Amino acid sequence: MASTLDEADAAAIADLSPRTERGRLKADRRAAILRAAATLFAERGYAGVTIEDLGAAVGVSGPAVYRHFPGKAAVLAAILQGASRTLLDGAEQVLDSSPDPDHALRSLIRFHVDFALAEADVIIVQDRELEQLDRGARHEVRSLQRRYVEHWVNTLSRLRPDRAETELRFRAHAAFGLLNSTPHSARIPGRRPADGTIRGILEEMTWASLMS
Amino acid sequence: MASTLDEADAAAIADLSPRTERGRLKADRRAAILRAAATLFAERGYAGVTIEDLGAAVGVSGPAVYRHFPGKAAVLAAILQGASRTLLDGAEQVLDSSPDPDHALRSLIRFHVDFALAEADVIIVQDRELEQLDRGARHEVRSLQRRYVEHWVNTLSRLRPDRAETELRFRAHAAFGLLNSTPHSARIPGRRPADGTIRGILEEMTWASLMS
DNA sequence: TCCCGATGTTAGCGAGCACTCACCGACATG
DNA sequence: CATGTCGGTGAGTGCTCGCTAACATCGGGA
Repeated sequence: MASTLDEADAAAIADLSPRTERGRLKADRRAAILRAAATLFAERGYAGVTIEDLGAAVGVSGPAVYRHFPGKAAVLAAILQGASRTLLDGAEQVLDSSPDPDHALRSLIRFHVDFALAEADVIIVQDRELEQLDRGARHEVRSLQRRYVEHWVNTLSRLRPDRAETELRFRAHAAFGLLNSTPHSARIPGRRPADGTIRGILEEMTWASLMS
Repeated sequence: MASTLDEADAAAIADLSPRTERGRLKADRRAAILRAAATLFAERGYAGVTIEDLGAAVGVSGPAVYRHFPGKAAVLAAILQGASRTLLDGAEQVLDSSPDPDHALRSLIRFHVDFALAEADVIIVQDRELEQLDRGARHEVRSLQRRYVEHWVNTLSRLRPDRAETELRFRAHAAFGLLNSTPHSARIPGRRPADGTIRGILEEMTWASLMS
């Protein structure tokens, strides 16, 4: 908790140097807890999951989780920080390799669709449980998200310089609502198009809504 | 709890006949609790609000809430059932007075935008806390929502008979994600366009995404 | 006016849960 | 091989919170 900056950094460094057997196991377990937690939080909500559940999901029981995270809130923080980091890094990489704004926007959309479909649990938790974080972690996640949005706004601004940035920012948020709807409707077990088809429809709808 | 059908009906009937002073006060208080609960649930999540909070928000304290609702879950159920009822009734009224599919879809969009902007709290709770309901209430809300979606799908199907209903249903869900994004981004206190402008942009984006 | 039922209060119960503690076995390092 | 560290366990601990109980107050129909 607290600022969780040192915490996250230390963990990241630890993850990057698992030269010993013990260290590798620890890194694996930490990752397993995060994956399981994302699924459980998405299914039952942050408050509906106990520390006991978190441990049980990876085969240990209860207080063992505290060997990997200082508390329940830190697990949520790690999930949300990881997600917003991944999105931001991905967007910057996409923009670096885009020759023109048209290609950039298309790539941003494709990248976001891929992430939403691959990490549906994380998307749901990100939408839903941001305000459960303490001030420090919430600020950090929000800051990462804001930078991600600004990349979209800048790209849109180059395509439609006639429009106010305020409107483009609003449109970007609406587009995220559209893109992030898939994980939610996926939970409702209605019949739905094949995965490849979904990708195409989502990209088409998002482009049309942004450029309309 | 249980099926909450008799519960809701009895309350609705009670609300419709407040001929005595006491009855009027009771109806008012019930409504006040529901409004306050929607706001609080939207801000802190269902689990983050206590019965004490609910009472305090309307000037009574704690267990007095049990004079109006059999339990915390019943408050949430009343909010969600009310919302899905309102949406379904509104959609059917809109469709009854629409001469052609084009006008119908435009009116559906406008109606949904109005609801999302007017009842932002309820939209957030609806998106977020459906799975907190017990089986009976959840089934009822889902059934109402399904009928609402089918009105959209039928309207879309008349405009684009070339498309599979599965695809149209998926598109409708994505459009709801777009429309319901506004209450979420409204919580983030960024500068945003004036309310009238928002309406136009949302309608434009939704139409474009559905018909693209 | 009288009395019943409805609406409120405060006190308290019981369950659930995040988190701590004392301890244990195993792995890695000198 | 000895030893310190580390990841794990089971048994608690204290707090929060939904809900109930017992009692006060008051509006309104007879």
